[in-house]
Amino acid sequence: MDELDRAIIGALVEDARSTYAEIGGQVGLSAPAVKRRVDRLVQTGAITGFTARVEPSALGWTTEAYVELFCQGKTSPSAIALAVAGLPEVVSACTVTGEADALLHIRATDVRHVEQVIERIAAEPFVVRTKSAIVLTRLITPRPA
Amino acid sequence: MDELDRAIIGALVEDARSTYAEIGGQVGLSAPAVKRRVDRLVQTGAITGFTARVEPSALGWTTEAYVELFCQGKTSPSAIALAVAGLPEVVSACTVTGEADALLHIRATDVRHVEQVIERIAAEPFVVRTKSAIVLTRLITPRPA
DNA sequence: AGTGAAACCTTAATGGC
DNA sequence: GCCATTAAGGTTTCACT
Repeated sequence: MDELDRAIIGALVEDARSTYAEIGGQVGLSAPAVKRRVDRLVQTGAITGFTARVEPSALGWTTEAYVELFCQGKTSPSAIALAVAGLPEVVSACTVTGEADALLHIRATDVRHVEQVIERIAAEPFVVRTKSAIVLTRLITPRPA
Repeated sequence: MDELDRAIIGALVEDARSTYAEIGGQVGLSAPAVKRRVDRLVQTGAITGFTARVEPSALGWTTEAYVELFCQGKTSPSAIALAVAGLPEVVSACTVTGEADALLHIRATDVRHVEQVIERIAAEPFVVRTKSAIVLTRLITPRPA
């Protein structure tokens, strides 16, 4: 993992459909050399895949929210993971330090939809209470890496 | 934007390097038909690009945090955007309802690094105080769409 | 309008240097 | 890591529904 690898990753994050020759031109390598490095980066797990960047509003997901979860003391992270894994609206979830035990990122069609998802999560027996913040305006769009 | 478009987008989110023929096999269309729809989806902005999914830890970004920003009453969203746009550690930022004015998602090399970034943000004149939560374990990895 | 099939052209993938 | 060859996928055009 050297400076060239980071440059190649940067190019792929910018546009995953770039040809190996194009990337090679940017970083100063030939196409086969780039391919070997990309294969190695995928093999070692530095690159976990290639995905399309989608405009959520185009699919009708116009509302997003962040929800803090306050759980019972004995609640395990895996229990929380299990509870939210089935909900497609939960885009991201993690346990955190501080007052809250977990923080969820939710994408939904509208505020009413957000409310429904929160209700379903709050129905979990280990959830003591939730505290949510609806996103007003996005300043920086979430970017990979 | 019909059910076929959504299926194609789903396939591309799964793997942006799928061939048009492979996607066609999944959704029941020929390769050229898939390409035409993909081109249209890119043209209309439903698909904003293709990117590599990167494992942050492979690049040394092992620590992430969420930071709530409490600002002065007269602070505009654009002022916050301007202040954080220059920081590469800020992966995502948005204004939210509730007590806090904005919520930032930060990726850094370690806890000390997170602290430095927060200090820089707190130094902005419009920032009254910050409240941060360090991520302990990630339950659901942020996914596009 | 949108699709399916075929021709053409570009790019990916391999082996050798 | 670079160069050349072979195979595969992308791109365009045309006929059809």
